[in-house]
Amino acid sequence: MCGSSKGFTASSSSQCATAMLTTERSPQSTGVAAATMTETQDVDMTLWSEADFEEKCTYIVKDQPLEQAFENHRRTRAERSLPRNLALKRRHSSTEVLGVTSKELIPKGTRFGPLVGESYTDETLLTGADRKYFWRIFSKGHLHHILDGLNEERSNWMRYVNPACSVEEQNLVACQSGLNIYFYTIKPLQPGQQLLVWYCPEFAQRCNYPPLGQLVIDHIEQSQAQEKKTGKRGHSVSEILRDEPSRSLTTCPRRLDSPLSQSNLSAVFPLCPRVVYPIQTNSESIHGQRYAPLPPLPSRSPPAAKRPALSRPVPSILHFSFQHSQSPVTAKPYEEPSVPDQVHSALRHAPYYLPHYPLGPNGVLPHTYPFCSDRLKPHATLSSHLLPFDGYAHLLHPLTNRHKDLTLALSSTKQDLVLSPTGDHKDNKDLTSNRTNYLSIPSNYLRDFKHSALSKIHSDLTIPATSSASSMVTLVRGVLPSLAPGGCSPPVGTAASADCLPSKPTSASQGNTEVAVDLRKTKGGGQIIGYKTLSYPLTRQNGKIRYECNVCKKVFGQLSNLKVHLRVHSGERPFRCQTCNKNFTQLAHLQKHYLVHTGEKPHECKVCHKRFSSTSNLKTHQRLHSGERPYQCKLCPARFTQFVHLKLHKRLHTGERAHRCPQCPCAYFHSCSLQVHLQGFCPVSPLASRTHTPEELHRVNSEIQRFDMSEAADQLEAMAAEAEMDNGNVTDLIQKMGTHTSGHQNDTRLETELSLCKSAKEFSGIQIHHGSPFPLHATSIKLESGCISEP
DNA sequence: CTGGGGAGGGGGCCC
DNA sequence: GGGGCCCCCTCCCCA
Repeated sequence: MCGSSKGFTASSSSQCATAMLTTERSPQSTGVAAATMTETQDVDMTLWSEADFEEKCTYIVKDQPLEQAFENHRRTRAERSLPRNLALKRRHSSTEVLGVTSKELIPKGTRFGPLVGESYTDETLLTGADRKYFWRIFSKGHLHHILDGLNEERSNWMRYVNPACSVEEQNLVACQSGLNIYFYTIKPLQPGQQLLVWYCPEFAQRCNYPPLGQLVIDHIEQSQAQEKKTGKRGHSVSEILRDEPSRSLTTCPRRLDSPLSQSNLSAVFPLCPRVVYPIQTNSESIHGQRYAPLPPLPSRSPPAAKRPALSRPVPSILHFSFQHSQSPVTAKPYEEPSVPDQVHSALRHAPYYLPHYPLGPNGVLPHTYPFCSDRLKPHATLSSHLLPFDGYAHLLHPLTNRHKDLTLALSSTKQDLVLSPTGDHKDNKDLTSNRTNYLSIPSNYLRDFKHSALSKIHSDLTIPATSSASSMVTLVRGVLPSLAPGGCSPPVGTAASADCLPSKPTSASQGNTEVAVDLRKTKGGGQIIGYKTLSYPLTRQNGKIRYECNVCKKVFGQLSNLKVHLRVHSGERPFRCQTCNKNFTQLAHLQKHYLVHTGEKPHECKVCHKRFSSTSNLKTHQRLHSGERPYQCKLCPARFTQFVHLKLHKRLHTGERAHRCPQCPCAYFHSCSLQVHLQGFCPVSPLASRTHTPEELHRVNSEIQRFDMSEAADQLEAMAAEAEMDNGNVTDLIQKMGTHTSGHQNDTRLETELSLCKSAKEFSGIQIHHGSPFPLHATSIKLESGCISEP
């Protein structure tokens, strides 16, 4: 009954009978099947399809019935489910499970399972879900659901089985049958032998995982050869990604007898595939069913109701995702290579691709994944659980899509992250001096990436130990300078982390402001750059280009400043936070904004050690310690640490507005304000009522009121007195300033602009738009009491 | 109303 | 020239 192959015969081992105590014949176990089974003892099952296993393997080992394991109630459900012919290998003097071994000889072709776990769909997958024990179940070529073995009370013993990292040691294959996952023995299991599993080729292909075998070994050897060649130990991404607790595993081979904790060990298996990607982009089922590439889990944030906030602080994991600009960013069109060409030849034999890394047209960035015992001893364990599942699924897209995306998960270790072409740090000793972790990128890979975004990787990009999310933004942006914002979204599982990095705004992306940008080649074949990319010509002054805004006439010292400024008028906000979808005009603003999500507060008060997200806020805070109150009320001795407080305070002095309108209740602190009011904006005035609607008058007077309460009004009055300006000039000045407020969200621009007028001389130089009406724009000015009524 | 902190926006400086 | 970093200013919220 037990077959007659070498190593396992019905008569040779009494253990066989013991094994069969828990072994049944499958329903298909007919005489023919039994004959097949006998035959299978001599065949190579590594290339069997799932249907082959299902059809030809006749011995089924079921889990221990849980109700019969009541005496083991102290053990977890997963432990109690262990079949009697298997044993759990535990850490010495510990209950931690390190793996599963066979207690007796188990024949080739024996089926274990099905795998038990909690089932998730992309709808029910929680944001903070631990993805260590995820298994994918496919149906009709699409991801059907996730089977999660994390919870030991909701899973079975199969969660403890370790992954095989070579053909030689693999003795189990994982197959999907129906919506279940089974493990089949492909070799006879000797007593005491550890169960080591890998996906069957079909399953692996479906998941876009590499078929285990020589590819793995090749890559390991390749990595080691590279290390020897460079004389420098490359650090795997795992070292970068690993979290603190697992750091001690750097030199721990993942052997059963190694002192691995259960958590780490168990984390190994299901995570392996997360960083291993096959070359194949298309999968063909043995059932003749063509499996489409794994559809991504929803990259968009699920509704808030479905995304409970993480109970843990998020900064420990920063997750970035990139996408190329939706529009070409340079005159050189991006040529998407055909799929077969996307993978560099070296990579065809290197099954490990850096997850979520910049994937250039030539393929993907390889890295070493040290899940395989001591072959990768120099490398640390990969804390792949840091890799959000969604990002992982995302990587299972066809290569044609992969190169467009980059996701990088980082642990917030205190160590530096260095992207470095292996072995070449000569020029960056300062950067590399304290590094402990490198993301090793073989130079031969980089060489072939020279036309890709990766080619712009600096020889070293270092993130300081205390780097913030923004620093990461900077770093990765340095890696992918051509990436553009938009599209990507926070992966499920990273919650409110810094998710997506915007790319720099490009000429093309600045369509609003630079509609006339001409990306055609110039005569010399070069791309039009610099000020010529502006949609309007710039003038010269004293031979130098005058970087003047064609909207507000503001002049800048540098073109880049002007370009940034133009976004103020155009409304372009190219930097988008993918966590909350807020858009920003400048990358720095987005970087600062990221701190909101990460909770990071890099700036500390040296006095009280209170921390702040921005230097500005810290500075304001420090006034509390220094006693500095720079904002003084001119009408009373009150002083304030913040300007806004002074502004609010000024309202208290409403009764002291000496400049009152003779026709209406409006009163002002400053005569110039009253003058403006009387220039056709007094609502009682017949002229004003003829030329403006009541709403317009209200809006204008509100603005005058606001201006009157500003320091700018003080300055204006002082300067007006100095320049002996007449009323008309004041009005025009206000008009001018008011025009500038057009399109702004707040009216404080009026004050700001006025405050820029440092002298009466500047005043006189301002262009007056005589023809322009008073700003009756629909700004979002928060209306205060338009006029101050008489007390 | 005051006071403190959080966050966003504009712009200058410098690499 | 482009872009990153930083500063300053401002508003909003809340105790």
